[in-house]
Amino acid sequence: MALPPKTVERLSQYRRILYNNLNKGKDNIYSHELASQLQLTPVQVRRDIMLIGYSGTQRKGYLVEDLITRIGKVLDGNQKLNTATIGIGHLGKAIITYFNGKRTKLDIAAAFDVDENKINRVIADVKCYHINELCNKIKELNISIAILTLSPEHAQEITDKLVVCGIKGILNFTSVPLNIPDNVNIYVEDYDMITSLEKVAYFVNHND
Amino acid sequence: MALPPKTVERLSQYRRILYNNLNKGKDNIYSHELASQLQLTPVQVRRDIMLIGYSGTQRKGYLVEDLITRIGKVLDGNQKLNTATIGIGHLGKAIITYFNGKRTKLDIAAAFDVDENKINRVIADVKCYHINELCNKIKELNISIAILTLSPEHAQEITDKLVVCGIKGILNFTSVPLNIPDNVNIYVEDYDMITSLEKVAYFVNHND
DNA sequence: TAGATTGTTAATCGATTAACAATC
DNA sequence: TAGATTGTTAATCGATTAACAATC
Repeated sequence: MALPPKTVERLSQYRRILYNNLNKGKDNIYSHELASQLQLTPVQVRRDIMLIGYSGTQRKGYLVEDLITRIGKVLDGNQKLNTATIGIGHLGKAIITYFNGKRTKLDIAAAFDVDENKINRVIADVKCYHINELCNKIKELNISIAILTLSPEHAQEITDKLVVCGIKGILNFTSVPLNIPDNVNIYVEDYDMITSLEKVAYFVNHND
Repeated sequence: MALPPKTVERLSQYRRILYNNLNKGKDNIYSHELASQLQLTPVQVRRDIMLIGYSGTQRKGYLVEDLITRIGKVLDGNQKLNTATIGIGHLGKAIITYFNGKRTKLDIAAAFDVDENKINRVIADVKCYHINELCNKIKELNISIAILTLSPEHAQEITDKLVVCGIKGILNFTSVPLNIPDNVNIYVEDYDMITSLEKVAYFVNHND
């Protein structure tokens, strides 16, 4: 039923590139153009687009606007999802500000921190609440995705709370593997900058 | 010759978990313990460790310190690599501060920005230089890896400079696919937060 | 028509997991 | 010895790519 994870990732990238091209006044695009702009193969692009049931034409390739719409239907689904950023350090701020510039159906509806000084501050239109209000606000604002940008020490503790509050997805930047009970169905995506950097270092040392 | 990319990523994670365990006074560890702490399978852990040529014992599993040392030899290589962060917004600061807390052979040796106000400031022991000095400092400080945390509009322009300056690896957070000439051998790792978030949203909408 | 393109299946490649021998 | 573990090959699974028919 669900698309392959890698295809989902690429669809997100196609959409961004398609918007770029749309802004440049391009209204149709070939698979090889999309491919070269993302450093993929044209076949892969066509296959991904096939998987979401969109069709181009042999003469003009894909219609940029239509394809954007189609990808939107697939990625965003019907309901707009609300997200919350937990931990308002540099990384949390980076995500909030970065995010609000971009066009997407996702919305950062709230931010949370323990630091009293940050409470009620507004960063790029997002209001910061005290972590004690986590559950209340998640329910009140209908938040289904949490972005964890807090310090590693509190990652598991907050995750436990999120599970209880009924969160549906977590984007975890804390570099701590999170423990989620088996009986709940939460999608977790982990990202660790140190791992990425160590990977670059390894392949720099092994570039033959 | 080189290890599979996925194995490299996991080795980085094993190392962190191993340090955690070492700090708790654990001096040996079983594959199933490592696996459960990272939510992997014990076989996968054993296979990865096999690939780096380390051996445990059936009685006591792996020696934590020895394994850390072995992973270090593999990931870090012989030479310590220097890195530079380019673009000192929230994300750049996040990386610099986050990074300096962690133990690793990698070193952030310099930061760069265009903003005159940031020049010569020191963030978590890292000095900020003007982007005009990019090439000079890369050579002077023997920097081989660049971390791109600048705005998307300047990503390609700076990349072109980095290529000329002889950079070896790039960790690209700008969400712009970078164009690198074919005749140079630069390892590029891309990461895009929006894509990750959209992926979480997709699988939240498709969690059956 | 010739050339360029899309759509799709089959083949290949890479990564994970199952199975199991060896051993403490 | 019985039980738990490691090390490793073979099988499986998933993702990419090659090949090619269809068509504008």
